[in-house]
Amino acid sequence: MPVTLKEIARDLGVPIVTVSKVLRNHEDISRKTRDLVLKRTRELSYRPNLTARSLVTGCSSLVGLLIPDLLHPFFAEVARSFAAKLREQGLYLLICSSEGDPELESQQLEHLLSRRLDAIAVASVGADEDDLQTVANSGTPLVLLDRQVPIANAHFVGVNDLRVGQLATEHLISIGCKRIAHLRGPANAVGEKRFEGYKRAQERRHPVPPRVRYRGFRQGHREQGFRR
Amino acid sequence: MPVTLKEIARDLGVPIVTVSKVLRNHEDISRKTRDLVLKRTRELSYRPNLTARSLVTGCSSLVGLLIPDLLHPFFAEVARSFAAKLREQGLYLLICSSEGDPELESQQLEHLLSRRLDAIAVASVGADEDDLQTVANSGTPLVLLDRQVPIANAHFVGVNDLRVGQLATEHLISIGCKRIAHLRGPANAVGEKRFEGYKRAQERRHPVPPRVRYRGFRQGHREQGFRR
DNA sequence: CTGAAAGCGCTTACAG
DNA sequence: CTGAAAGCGCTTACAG
Repeated sequence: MPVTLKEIARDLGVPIVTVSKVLRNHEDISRKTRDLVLKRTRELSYRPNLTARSLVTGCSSLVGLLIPDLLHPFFAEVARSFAAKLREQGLYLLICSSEGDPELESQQLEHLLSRRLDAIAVASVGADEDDLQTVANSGTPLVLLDRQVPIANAHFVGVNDLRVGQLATEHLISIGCKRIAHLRGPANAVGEKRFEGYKRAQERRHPVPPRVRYRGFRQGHREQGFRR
Repeated sequence: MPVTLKEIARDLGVPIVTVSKVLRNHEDISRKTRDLVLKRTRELSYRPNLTARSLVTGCSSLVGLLIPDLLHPFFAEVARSFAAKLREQGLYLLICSSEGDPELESQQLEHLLSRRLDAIAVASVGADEDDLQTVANSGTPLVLLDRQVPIANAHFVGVNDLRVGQLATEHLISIGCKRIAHLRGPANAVGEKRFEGYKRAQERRHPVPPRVRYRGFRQGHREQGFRR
């Protein structure tokens, strides 16, 4: 149903490749041919078939993003700014939510791999490390967001949680707080690092105060996987 | 880099089409060949190239969703449940956010069209009606979410706002409220309909009480476009 | 049940 | 500057 290069080429009596070149702003086309082609593509409101283009170029202009929950403001914010940055490069986001379900997460990663995406980003998930390694091995660039996992060949973008804990504690010290407690969430790397920062700041005080530490969530908490 | 049907076929000395059939559970393949193929695809952890499949079948298994803002809980909720329903059918969501920018919105729709999606859903946007009509004309099924616009050939899923206004008002009446006001948002169809419902419920009372109506947002409010 | 042929819509070399 | 050829990885008919 949609218009193809072939039809435009036939209409104009030129080879397909010429039309293709015009549309990708190739230099080596005469001004006359160029104008003719552009006119016709406009008349028919031609839209290149990105699927076909992907197949031959090997680039889908699509980046996968796997997050545990779209409704969680943190991940929604990540998705939003990620999409905005990618858009500047002509890339689009294929967002998958795992709903916190490890089984689903594996499936989604398999699916993303089948789509031959330009890259796959995985945000802070209780993702199976083998699954992540599979992605990294597939040749599709893998970016880990927020939660660092030891995967060969993966990139990482996240928060310096140690620094965060330290800054927060130093702030409290600077405004005159004396007895400072560390109230934390589940037992994951995020909490560990922030606690490290808390300790570091506390240990610089004279005399060093006792550590006070509370845990907000049980370790086995259902939502542990995607609470920061 | 990734494994292809061709390689598997070559390894096994069978034609490509046989491998393809096995993977799609075609009946007319001998048990022996079938097992051989499955074994080899597993060994190589073959993943079908969905781009290639899309090109030939004409189905991308991808549905576009255009929303004004991912961070708005209403649209995040829409995206989430939509994705969940689609997943049951083996469909995936390509989410685009227009950031409330009409220009960007046009571009995104053009892009979605180029991807030859199986369907495009547009949620409650100040979308240009011409753009929407373009989508509808393209042959890609169009679904309007939440906000109804008179587009030929478009489907619509949304809230019965008149009924909502009526139900809310009737509830207040039933618990004994006497003087009931209608406090509303911007001057769009949603508010109008709810006000209709409010009126309808009020007019059934004896004696009919006076209407009391407040507007929460100025008509020209920046966010009018995507506040319900 | 097996297999050779054609084609999806495009792009990448490479020859004139 | 123009154009014929090959191919991306797969599936759909259709002949044996």
